Amino acid sequence: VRVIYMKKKATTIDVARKAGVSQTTVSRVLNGYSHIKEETREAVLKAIEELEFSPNEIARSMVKQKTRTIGVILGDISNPFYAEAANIIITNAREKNYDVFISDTDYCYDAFDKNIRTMIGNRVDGVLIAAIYKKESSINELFKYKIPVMFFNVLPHGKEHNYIIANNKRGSDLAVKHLKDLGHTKISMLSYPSKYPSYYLRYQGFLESMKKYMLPIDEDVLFKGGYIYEEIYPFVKEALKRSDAPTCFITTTDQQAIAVMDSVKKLGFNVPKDISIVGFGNIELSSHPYFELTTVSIQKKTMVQLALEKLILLVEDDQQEPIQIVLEPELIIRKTTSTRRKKSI
Amino acid sequence: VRVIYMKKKATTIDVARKAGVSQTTVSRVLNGYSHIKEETREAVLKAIEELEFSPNEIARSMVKQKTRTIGVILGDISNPFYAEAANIIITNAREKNYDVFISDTDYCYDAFDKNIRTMIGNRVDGVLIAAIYKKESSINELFKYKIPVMFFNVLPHGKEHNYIIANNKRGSDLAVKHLKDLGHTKISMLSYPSKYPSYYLRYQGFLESMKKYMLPIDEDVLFKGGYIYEEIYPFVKEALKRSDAPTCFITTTDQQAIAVMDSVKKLGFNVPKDISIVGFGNIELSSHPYFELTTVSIQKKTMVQLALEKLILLVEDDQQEPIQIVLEPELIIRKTTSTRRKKSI
DNA sequence: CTGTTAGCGCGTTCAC
DNA sequence: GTGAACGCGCTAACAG
Repeated sequence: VRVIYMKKKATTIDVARKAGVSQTTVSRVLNGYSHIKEETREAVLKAIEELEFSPNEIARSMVKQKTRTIGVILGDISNPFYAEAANIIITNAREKNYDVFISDTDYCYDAFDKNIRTMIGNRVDGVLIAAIYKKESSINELFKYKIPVMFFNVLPHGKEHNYIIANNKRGSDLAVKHLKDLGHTKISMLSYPSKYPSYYLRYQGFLESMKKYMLPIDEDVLFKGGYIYEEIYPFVKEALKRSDAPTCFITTTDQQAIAVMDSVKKLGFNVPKDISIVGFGNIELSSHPYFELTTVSIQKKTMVQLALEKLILLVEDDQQEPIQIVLEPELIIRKTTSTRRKKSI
Repeated sequence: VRVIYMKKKATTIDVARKAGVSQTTVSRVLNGYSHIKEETREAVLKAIEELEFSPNEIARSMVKQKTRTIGVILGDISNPFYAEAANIIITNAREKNYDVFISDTDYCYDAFDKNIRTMIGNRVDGVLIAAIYKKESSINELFKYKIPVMFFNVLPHGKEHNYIIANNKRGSDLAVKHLKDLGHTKISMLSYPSKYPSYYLRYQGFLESMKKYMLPIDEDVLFKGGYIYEEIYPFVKEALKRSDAPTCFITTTDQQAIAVMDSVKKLGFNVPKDISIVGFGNIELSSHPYFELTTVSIQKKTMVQLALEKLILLVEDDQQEPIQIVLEPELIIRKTTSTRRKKSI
């Protein structure tokens, strides 16, 4: 194959020369300016075609001082929650003619910090954030530069932020009430309070609801950890060995619920006949025929779509009231919960 | 909260004025140029700090004619394969100081086309592609603009492309050989030839290996479809009803394998005692304690890392030979395969 | 070691 | 309707 040295990318000036007009006119055609004689417009269009001209968005961004790019900061894009969020954002942004600049922090503060700086450097028009860290200093950088920021799924400390989150406490309440209504009284909770503020709220909500319904909170069947099978199995085993074993489990995430289900089955119990399980999050996997998990949905799709939509509003109209939305969760009843069995296990 | 009108973002000129030097000097400090008097450097650094200056990457890209941005085109970022790929790319690119511009096509040609144009418009330095479509015209646009392109996991038609793919046929061979060595002779294949070229090759590889090992290919237990449980269950049911029922299944994707496993178990058989199953892809889920799937790994991580690395090479050194790498797959033996049981089912 | 000058490619006055 | 001139913020010659 011969190496063909291609001409450099054509510019508006090249197009102008070819069409025999000024560069300004080319720009006007490109931007759909109306008062142009039909024949000059056609000449310009023809030259654009022939030169394979593609407008340089970099230059355009520079002069317009707008990039039509939204930055998105996620925890870890290989986590299904964030991946689905990314998908929704990319699709919706494309419709509104915005580009999306995604970065994941891999739960590491340095990366988070670097991402923020990259976004500032690249002059994104706005930033969507779904992962925050204790040291939030670099978020302040965004505010310094007056870049609109919208949080979703996480609630930062300051009260003047824009955010869309789920009512996590209410979600736990739905789960507890559902189990109570099915006749369960001994409920085990798998919490994960240290991971994110939202997880902490699920835990808090659980405690509050248990009190509200006057159900006993048994510290011995309260798990505080992660979602790794190797941690969860021993906990479940111990819990079910007890004379006053729980008849059901509430978890902080669907991943935990799946691990619980696996453990329960491995220990020879039937779900939901012997043991009921309620997850939290309604990840895609939870509806898999293998699991059919009863779980609390946090309306992820609505949340993400709304977050993008509102951010674009902030970007395009700077004078806006802070946007603060709390979405109500919903209980998705599938096949892992049933009425409490009579005899204890 | 009072509305504070912030000064506009500082530029190198503002920094220069504040530090009492020329704008060029500021630029030199920014770029780590060496021959600068220590005290002027410090003065500049101080001014940068005080003005909260952040270099405008847009302007920098414009003059350097490089964006240090790699475009990535994926099928659907909420698919775990692509999500994991995205994660690897973002992480590795960050180390090399490149930004990543991700777009997913949602398997839709128009979106693919639009993504390519966006990438060209934004003047990415190179493009990584893991999803292609029959009408590839827009890929040619990239070539016109001399933008280096690296394919991974998919093999486009032209022979002069750069690509890194897995040896899919060899993967099927590993699966067939493994089952043959365990004593199986009646093997059912769940293919999905129409989806991607790589899936077609897995199917082809299966046929070739069966011939090579002189095993009978039974068209009646050859599934050609998707990975939806509702399609797979009836197939498995029919297959296992037969007098000469297969004793094992090979699938094109792990998702299919999981659906098969579920079906087999629902039909009252034990995996792997009664029926063996081999997946393809080694997605994260396949190692889940619930599944423990024996599967063919296509070395995704190596593939993705190498793709990025080689693309950056192409970007930074234009004169390069085409890069064409075929990775050898590996059989991951977990818990869904065992020796063929004696009595037929 | 540092400053001057000239663009990078485009949109935007302001004239005509 | 159209064009000339300017500037967005920065790097890259070329002087000194």
